[in-house]
Formats: sequence, C-alpha cells, structure tokens
Amino acid sequence: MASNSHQPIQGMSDIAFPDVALWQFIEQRAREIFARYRFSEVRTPVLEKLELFTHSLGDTTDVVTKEMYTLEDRGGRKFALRPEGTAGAIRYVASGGEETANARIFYIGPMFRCERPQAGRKRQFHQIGLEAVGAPNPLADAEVIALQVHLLAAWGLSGAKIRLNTIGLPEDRAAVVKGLREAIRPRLHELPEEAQQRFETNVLRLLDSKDEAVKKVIAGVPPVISFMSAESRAYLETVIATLRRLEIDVEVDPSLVRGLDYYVHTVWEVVHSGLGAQNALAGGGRYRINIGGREIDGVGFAMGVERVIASLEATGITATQFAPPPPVFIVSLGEAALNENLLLLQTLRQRGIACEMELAERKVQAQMRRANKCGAQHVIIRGDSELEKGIFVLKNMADGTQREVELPELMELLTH
RNA sequence: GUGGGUGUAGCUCAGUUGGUUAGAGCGCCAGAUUGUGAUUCUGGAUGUCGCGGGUUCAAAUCCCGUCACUCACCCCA
Repeated sequence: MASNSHQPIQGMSDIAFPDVALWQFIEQRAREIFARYRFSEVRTPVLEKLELFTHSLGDTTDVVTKEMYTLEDRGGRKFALRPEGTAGAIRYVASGGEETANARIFYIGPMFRCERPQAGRKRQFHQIGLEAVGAPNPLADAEVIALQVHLLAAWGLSGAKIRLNTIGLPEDRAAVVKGLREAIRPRLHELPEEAQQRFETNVLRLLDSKDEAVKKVIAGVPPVISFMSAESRAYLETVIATLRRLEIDVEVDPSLVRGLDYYVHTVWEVVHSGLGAQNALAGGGRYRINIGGREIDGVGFAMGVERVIASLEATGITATQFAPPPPVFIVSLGEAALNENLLLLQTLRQRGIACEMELAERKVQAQMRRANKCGAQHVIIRGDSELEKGIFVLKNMADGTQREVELPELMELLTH
C-alpha cells in the first residue's frame, strides 16, 4: 500500500462505492421511521462555541477535556467540532426554533473526537440521533426506546440487545456515591491502584470496569437504585413496565453508567456481539441540559453508523446487497451512430432509465467488456447499419440472446 | 496519552541464516474472435519493497528514527 499523501487524515475515512450504498440505506430507513414517529430533521452546524460542550457535557468529562477538536477564529473566539449531537440539537431548541415543551427532532451527521482509532472508533464518525424534548415522563423514555427497536428491525439487524439502567436524579447523586463507597470500602485493598484512585474521583466509573479484580468486588455491591430516592426508583419501574407492555425486551443492568454529565434517570445502550471491544452501537438516555440559564429536559439516543454497519456485516449483510439497480449500456459503432446514441442516452435518462455509454470510438469488444463490468442487464447495440435501418439491437446479458427492435418497442421493453 | 501487531504490484499476500535480474494469485491491457461481454487459451505491462538515516563488499531482510494502518487500554457511538 503506497501510504501517504493522498490518504485522509488519521482516523477519518472516505466512504465511497460500494460501501456508501449501505450508508444510504441506513439513513433512508432511519428517515422513514422517524417520520412515522413524527420527528423532524435538524441540521445544525458542525462547529459550535466551545462553552456549549463544556457546559452541557460537563467540563471534567473525558470527551471535553481530552477528545475535542478545538480551534480559535481570528478574533480569539473558541470553537469546537461537535463531539456529539445532543448539545447542538438542544441549543437549537433553546434558540426558539422549536416549542421547548415537546420538540421532536433528529439529526444525521459527522461527529469528531480526537481519540486513538480502533475497531469501531474513528476520529470522524457518524451518528444518527434523536431527541424528544419535554418534562420527564417515563412513557416518553419507553416510546423512544420502542422507536429505536423498530429502527433496528427496519435495518434488518438481529442479535442486538438493550441494556438499561437509571442514574437517578441529580439530588440522588450524593447518596449513590456515598452508598457505593461504603459498600466498596471494606474491599478497597483488593482493587488495583488505578481503581483505588477512581474510588475517590469517580466511584460510578468502577461499576463498568473491565478489570477482573474490580468486577469481582463490584459483583458484591448493591445495585445503584438501592441508594436512590423513591421517585427515581418509581421512574425506572414505570419505564420497565411500559416496555414490557410494548413487548420490548431489555436487560436491566445495574452496572451501566454513562460518561456525560447531563444524564438524569433512564440510561441505556444497544450492544451487539459482532462488535469487538467497543460493543455498543448506540447510547441513549434522559438528560437535563442547562442552556443560557434555561433548563431543558429530554430523552434521546445516538446511534453510531459505523458500528451499526459493523453489526450488520457481522450478521452477513453486505453493502453490495444495496447496490444501485443495473444500468442499460449503449454500444456504438461508427461516428454517426456514436452521435445519435448520445441523443438516445439522454432520452433514456429523461425517461428514468439509468444508462451509460462509451463516449469514444472503441471496438465493440471493448465496449461489451465495459458493459459487462458495469453490471448492465441490457445492452443496446446501434452501429451505422442499424442507424440506416432505423432499428436497435437489444441484447440480454444474462442469457446472451438479442433481437432487433424499433424505438417504441425498445422503450416499452426498457421501462418494464 | 500508553502498549501489541503490520506496512513488498491496483487488490490479497510469498520472499528461506543479509547475496546479485523481487515473485505468485486475482485484477488490468492486448490477441485468438476484422460488429458482441461473461467462460477458455495465449501473450504483455506495472514496484521510490511506507519514508528517512545507519551497519555492510552487499539490505525487502539487521539497527535507529519517523509516518501510516490495525488491535487493545482509557473513554465512548
């Protein structure tokens, strides 16, 4: 591989044929489902003020402190390439673009995080996300999860699982942290040094640790909900009961935590076994974001398109299955026919038929090879002799048969 | 940011303890077939061996650096 100058920068990639067909399918299905659930699209800028993210995601979170691409303009104003979509979408809602009481919006687009790339992680990655704005209501959480399950099915993805938990109300946080510390403290010496530090700085993070020693200790710790208020517990119960009524299968996982500060109550993620270490293809949750002194509540999710694709591919679905339909190819022989065929080409395209032709005078053999390569099902052969007779030779590439037809019949055959 | 693996033709990859003209398959181009693809046969072209430096009579091969890809940690979609 001659690797250098004409490659995109690290962790970013060109998405082109044939892969792009799968991307288009995924986006198109998402738009269909979102429309059915009455969400409308918002396209916010990729660049936002830096404070938008530091304030909403939390200025001590990893995403904000070490993963954002930031820049300054000539006036010294600080901006960041969006690392996620919720902050921008909610900024839009707060700007008055939507009624904040019940805005329902979705977005599709690139996000940027300057991390070391690995399986399922790019520096420019793509998310399909959705936000249902409105006061906390467990039925809204369930509705959004139901939509997400519907979308997974519309993509034809099998084997995805939903893990769900609550992180409770902000008022519960102190009690949860205290409760966890008390439960873990007797076995603190069993934890590796790094985990012991985290015990002080962010106990919640210990819950989803991959370290075996930590897992062992965590297994003996009461679930986080046991430290929460009755209100938080009831909220989770209603979400679970509603999902059950909707026949949506979720696994309640007390160890699930989220890394962004804006989450309140319900959090969940969609995992798939075909993914490797980064096994979540989507993350979701209820949040409360303060923008310009205004508190906005909502529930939403973001799905990583690259990870959705990896999951689909793990189940045997490939991009070639979504390739565009086969074109018609026009073969010319002689200058006069070439010029006439150019008109035919344009006519066919205006009638809605995808077709292409060789624009230079080349041997029939070479043109046929090209026709075969582009996947043409039908080839129209028109040389100077057909031109004189006013006919077209229509060849079926699958069985090799061909027949002479006049224009009306040609159109008839190709439009069906 | 930390650690492991990998960079040889358009693609997938061989290349033996350093040894002279660096290979294969697929693809590509051409001919067999002077107006017919795919199949078959025959022939052909293509490499700064990722990049830079070093050791050596001699480096794709050994050493150092660097860049990229990849996997994992961290964290997340």
